[in-house]
Amino acid sequence: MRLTRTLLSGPVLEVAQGLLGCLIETDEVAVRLTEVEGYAGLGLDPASHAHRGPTPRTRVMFGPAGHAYVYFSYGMHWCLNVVTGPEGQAAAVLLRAGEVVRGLELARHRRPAARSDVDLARGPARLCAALGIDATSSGVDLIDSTSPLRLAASAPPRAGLVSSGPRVGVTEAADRPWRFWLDGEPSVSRYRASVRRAPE
DNA sequence: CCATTGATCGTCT
DNA sequence: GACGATCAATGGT
Repeated sequence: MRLTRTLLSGPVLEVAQGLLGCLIETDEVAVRLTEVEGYAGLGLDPASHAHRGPTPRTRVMFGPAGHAYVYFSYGMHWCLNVVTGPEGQAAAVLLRAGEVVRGLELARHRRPAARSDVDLARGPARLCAALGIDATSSGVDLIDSTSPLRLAASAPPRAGLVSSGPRVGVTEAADRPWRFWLDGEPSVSRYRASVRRAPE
């Protein structure tokens, strides 16, 4: 897909699928995206961080498409979204997994726990670790060629190679099949159905 | 392969 | 004060 701001401002589920196969890259490391999840915005998606309206954390989601929304997860990890959809709607696409296609040595150094190269960016926090992403990346314009973190288009995936299913780890709206991945890619994270904690 | 568990802290109620 | 858009280590099948 062509990565113009206009295109990224389109419907979040279309944008999500279009991002498969694209690159997310720094000057040192590039990752080819194999798995993403769509999150609709304000009032549309109880699983979205933005669904109750803007807060200091989610402010960037309410801005223009094409910017990075980075959040801190479970007290330890960073995860990266691309803001999509019309401005003010706060839709976003979580980048869940990919294949490191440049900067393997540095990615391995940043991911010492990875047992093989396909594990380097298999999972949203692993992808961020491989790229060296932290809070300083939040708000970055991903389609500005001078940014330290950028999206780059690539050849669209062959028809029929995209699958979809429920999102990972969410307890609200768990039935919506808004996770998309490229069939047969070893870097796609293993699916885990979300589990709501049992009442006492 | 699968299931379970501990780590660890920002965010929002 | 409870809860995560997670991961790695561990132990069983």
